[in-house]
Amino acid sequence: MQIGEIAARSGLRPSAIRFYEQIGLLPAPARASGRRQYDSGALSRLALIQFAQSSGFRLAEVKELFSPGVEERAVSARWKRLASAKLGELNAFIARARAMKRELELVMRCQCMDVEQCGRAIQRALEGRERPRKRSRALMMSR
Amino acid sequence: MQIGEIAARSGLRPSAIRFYEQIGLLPAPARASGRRQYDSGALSRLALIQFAQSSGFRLAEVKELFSPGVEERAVSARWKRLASAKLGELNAFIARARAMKRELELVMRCQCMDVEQCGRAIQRALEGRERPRKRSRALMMSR
DNA sequence: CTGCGACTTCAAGTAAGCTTGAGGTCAAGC
DNA sequence: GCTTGACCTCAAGCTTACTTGAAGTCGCAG
Repeated sequence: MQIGEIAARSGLRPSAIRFYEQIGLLPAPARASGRRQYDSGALSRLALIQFAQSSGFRLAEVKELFSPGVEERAVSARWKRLASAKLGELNAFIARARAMKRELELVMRCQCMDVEQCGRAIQRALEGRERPRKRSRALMMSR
Repeated sequence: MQIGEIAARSGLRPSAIRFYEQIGLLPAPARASGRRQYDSGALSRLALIQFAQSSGFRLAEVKELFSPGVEERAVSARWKRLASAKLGELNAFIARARAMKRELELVMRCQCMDVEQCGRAIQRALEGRERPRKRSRALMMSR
C-alpha cells in the first residue's frame, strides 16, 4: 500500500500520515523507489490513533500510550492511567461549559442599550467578587 | 491611570491591554508624554471583555458585540444573537465531551498487552462503522 | 549625573495538529 | 518523448490570545 491508499482507507490525508511519522507516532515504513510502503499493521495503528483522538487524547498522549515504560508493560495499564486522567479533565471541562451556559442565560436578559451601560452593569455585578489571579483559558470551541 | 495601574485593577497584564488596543477591542486612550492614560470607562470595558471571555466568547465575537451594525443598535440585541449561537456551540460541545467519556469508559476495560493487539481490536470494533469525512477537532482541553 | 522602574514600539515566539506551497522525482500511458 | 498523477522533502502558514524580547524613552530619586 502506498500512502495514498492507506490515507483513503483510514480517512486521513497523506500529509497527516507523513506528519505522524515525523513526530514519531507512526514508525517509518519500508520504501520502494523512495515511496512509503505500508502494511495492514500500519492501518490498525492509524485506527488506534484516530480512536484515541476521538476519545479526547492529544497526540503527545497517544505517543505516550505507544511507548512502554519500565513499569506499565501492558498497553492496558497505560490506557487506564491516561484515561482516568482524561476523565478528570473532561469533567472539569463539562463543569466549565455549564458555568458558561449559566452566564449566557444571564446575558440573554440584558437590557442595555450601549456598551458603556453594559460595561458598568457588569462591573457592578462583579464588584467585590474575587478575580482569578491567573487567566485560565479553560475552553476553546470547535471551529 | 497609566497602563500598569489599570492592568493591576483589571487583573490583566499591560501587554494584554496593549494587544486589545492593537486589535481594536479597546479604543486608543489619550496620552501624556507618550504614555497611555485610562479612565474608569476603560476599566468597565475591560470588565466587559473579561466577562464575555469567561462566558465563552472569542475576542472576535467580543469585537462584534462592541460594534453596532445598522440593525441591532442596542447592545442587548447583539448579546442575544451571539449568546444563543454560543449556547448551541456549548451544547454540541458538552455532548461531544460526554461521548468522549463513554469512549473512555470502554478504554478502561482494555485488556490488551501490546499496541498491535489493541490496534486490531479497535479496528474490528469500528469495522463497517462510518468514519467522519472531515476530521472535526471538536474539543481542546485546557492546559 | 546616574540609575531605576515603568513605559514605549515592533517583531517574533507559543501551543496543537495539521495543511499548503515550492520545487523535484518517478513510473506508466499515449 | 512527453504528459499526468502520485509521490518526495523541507519550510512556512494557519488559528487564538497573548507573551516575550530587544532596543529605546521618560521622569524622578539620590
